[in-house]
Amino acid sequence: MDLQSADSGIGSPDSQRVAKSAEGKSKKPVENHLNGTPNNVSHKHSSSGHKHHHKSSSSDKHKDPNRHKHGSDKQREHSSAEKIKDPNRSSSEKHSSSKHKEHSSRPKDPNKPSKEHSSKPKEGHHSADKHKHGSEGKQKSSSSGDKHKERHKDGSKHSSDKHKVRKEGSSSSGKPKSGEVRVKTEPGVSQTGSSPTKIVIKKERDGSQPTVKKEPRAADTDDDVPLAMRAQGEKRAHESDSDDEPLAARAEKKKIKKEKPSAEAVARKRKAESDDDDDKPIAKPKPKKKKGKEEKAAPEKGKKKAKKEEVEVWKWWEEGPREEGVKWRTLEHKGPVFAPAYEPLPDDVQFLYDGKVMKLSEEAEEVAGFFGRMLDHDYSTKDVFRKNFFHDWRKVMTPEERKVITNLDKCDFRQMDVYYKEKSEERKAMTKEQKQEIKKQNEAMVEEYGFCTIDGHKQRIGNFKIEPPGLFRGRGDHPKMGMLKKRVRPEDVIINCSKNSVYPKAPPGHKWKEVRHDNSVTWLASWSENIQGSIKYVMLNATSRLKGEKDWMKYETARKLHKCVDRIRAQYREEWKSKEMRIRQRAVALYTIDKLALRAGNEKDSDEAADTVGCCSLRVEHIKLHREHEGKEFVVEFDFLGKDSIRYHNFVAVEKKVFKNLQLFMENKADGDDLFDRLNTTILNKHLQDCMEGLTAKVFRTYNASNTLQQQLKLLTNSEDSVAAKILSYNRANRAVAILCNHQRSVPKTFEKSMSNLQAKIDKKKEDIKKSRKEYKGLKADYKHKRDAKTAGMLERKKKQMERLEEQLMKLEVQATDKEENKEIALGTSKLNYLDPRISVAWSKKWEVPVEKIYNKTQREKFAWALDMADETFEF
DNA sequence: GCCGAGACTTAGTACGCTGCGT
DNA sequence: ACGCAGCGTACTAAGTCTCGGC
Repeated sequence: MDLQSADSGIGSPDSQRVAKSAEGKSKKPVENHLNGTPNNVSHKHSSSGHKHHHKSSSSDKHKDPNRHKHGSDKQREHSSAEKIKDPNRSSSEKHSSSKHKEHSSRPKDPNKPSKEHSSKPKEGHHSADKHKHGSEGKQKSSSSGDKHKERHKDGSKHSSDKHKVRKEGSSSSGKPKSGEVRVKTEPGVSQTGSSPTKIVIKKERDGSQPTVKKEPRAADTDDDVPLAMRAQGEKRAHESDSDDEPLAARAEKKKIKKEKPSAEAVARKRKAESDDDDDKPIAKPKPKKKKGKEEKAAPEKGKKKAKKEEVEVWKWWEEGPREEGVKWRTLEHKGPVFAPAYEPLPDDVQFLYDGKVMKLSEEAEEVAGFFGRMLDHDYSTKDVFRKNFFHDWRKVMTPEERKVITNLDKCDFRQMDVYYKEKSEERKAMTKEQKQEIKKQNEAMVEEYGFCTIDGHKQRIGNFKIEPPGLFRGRGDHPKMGMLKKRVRPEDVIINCSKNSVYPKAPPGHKWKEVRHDNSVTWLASWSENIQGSIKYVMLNATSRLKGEKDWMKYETARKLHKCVDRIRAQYREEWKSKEMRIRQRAVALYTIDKLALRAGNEKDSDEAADTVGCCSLRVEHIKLHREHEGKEFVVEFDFLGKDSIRYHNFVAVEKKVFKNLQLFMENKADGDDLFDRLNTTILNKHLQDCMEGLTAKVFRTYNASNTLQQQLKLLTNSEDSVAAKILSYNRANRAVAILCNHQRSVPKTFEKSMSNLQAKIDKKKEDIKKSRKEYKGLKADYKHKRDAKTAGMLERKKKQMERLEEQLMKLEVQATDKEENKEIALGTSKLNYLDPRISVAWSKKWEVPVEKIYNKTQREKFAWALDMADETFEF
């Protein structure tokens, strides 16, 4: 089989990807140089184009009575068909197909108890469609109470649930609802095949591949055929030995061996790092605190600041593991800092309503100001934003104001806008002394509130300032954009600290909501936010032990996956042939998570947030199957909005079995239906947990990112290269990861300009070189005649100069390349969150590239543990 | 066993600061 | 000294995943 190909391929995006934000302007293709292949195919996708793909938005469906019909008919058909196919499905499962309420046309599984009935009809006032399914009607109500999602016993989603989850009005899929999606630019491009790693996809050799259409249930029939497992027993098998049994054979030859090395690795690791992998840090807390004073790496520049660098470094990573579940033993801090009180506008800054001056109450004025200062932002023109703002604004008005102000269009906030702009200008125009003064005050505030003492160590707090009030700026097509984010008062805040510490004092005249002493959590203060009703926390900075340790463990888990990933891959490949739909779906989903580094994709309520998806929540309209695309067979086109409404658009050549399975999953489904209707993140993660302790979907992202970096560094680094060239290689390796993870940024506003500046510099440098060369030649000729020492000296100097210029030119060119390639790729996210810093540290040591070139000061502080423990031999 | 709440990580952007070139 | 590009930081939204209560 194609085990090998699979293995080799995984982890590297062998695909064409066009990544862009929904709103997108077109991005330039990013080339993946890793393997020297242009990775991108330029695909321009305008947001509108994108939208077209998804014709039917969930909202449409909801609204269209026919859809229901359609759904039910389908359901019927589908069910019967499905029964044949998948006897194991429960009736409840049939609903799963559609998260939408109306289509619950999933096949039923006679063996499973139907849950439909259990679903509660909520909110009778919902539209008829929602109720269509009667009892199972799921209403998406925004109220939490209504949000039950129905789940199958096995946890899979009920169609209804999902339905509900998605908001009616929301656009389905990646199509950003009107306008809002993301401010990023368009599609980049993607690339084909450019994955850093080469992927060899083996095609099935069975020769005749029935066309998709022809092959009814291809999966069931052909691939599936006689799978070793019997439906019944299967489950158990999975649970118990799950992977192992069936895979045993395969595993044996391939991986088992691996376990061995892992042992040794473990040993090594243990030695080097105090924690072992398989273990959870349980041991007793060893209060051995070692304090080391260390001088931080000398800053490249500003040596004068060296003294500042001399900080006490607590090498927490040298301490033994601590008690599980206990995050701290003592914790003391001064509490959070609240946003400054509102300063009313001066009298000459007026608000006009319908052309007439109107003096607003303080509260209404403050909120009006929030809007006023956003006047030149896109947000202020969006209907949803305006509507939400106006609604919330009216809530804070006095009854009189409310009576008068009934139309946002008649409101004139321009004076406020001007006023705040002036203030901002003033701030910028302050004298150096004034700025110094402010800086000093800020530093004093950080000194006082920005640190806490935890287990006897002073540690920096990440966000000690409570978020100020303002208008909510959700990303993408967020239904709540523009809502008023209320001012947080001490009475809303819960403080967490040691019982016997000096408690933080609430501001005069106020008191805390609560002071608790919970050492099973890491936060120092929390409050609940009024927009989504979620909790916000004050937590430690990334340089702290609490964060650092967790980060380290994250990479250890990923390394552990590294050791058993072959086995897991072999297993899911085998499962593509399973008789059970849920197993196949799980296996295909896992494949995409592994190969494409997709996020898990929890369900979300579209009333509450933008309609974005991840792997498990993909819907039919998010993929297109191309039997052949640009010379490749079995290409799947992914096009959806992911986290932060960043568009993911990628053409991926997959194995035939995957392709066939996807066809099967899409059968009898319509846009808006779940692609993986028998799967959700809970099910997936439960399965992963069985495969490896501590394994969850996101570990694959970490693993594939780090692994890709390591491979690319090996591939790209050239020992003869200059430091600058090596750094370029590093950045390219980093970039390969960013592309894999789809980390985008909008093109910097000044990009074109700075690029042309750089180009001008390059041109000038070339000019200089030319000139210098000419002079050199002249001198040389001169020297031939004269043969005197003076000319010889000049000649020598000129030669040096030429060399210097050439080197400078080279640097500039490298810089330009790097910049261009990085135009719309954000390297920071992967560097900070996905790449095991020890890989970078080892690389920098091995190639003698100063680590400062790779990590800035903050990053070095965050990764102090890695800087300290990794040497050039570190292997991920 | 399900579900929501809670906790924590991951994410892109706005903006201020720094340092370089002029 | 000034202006500006680029970097770094602050900010906070949006994910993932766990856990506890019903």
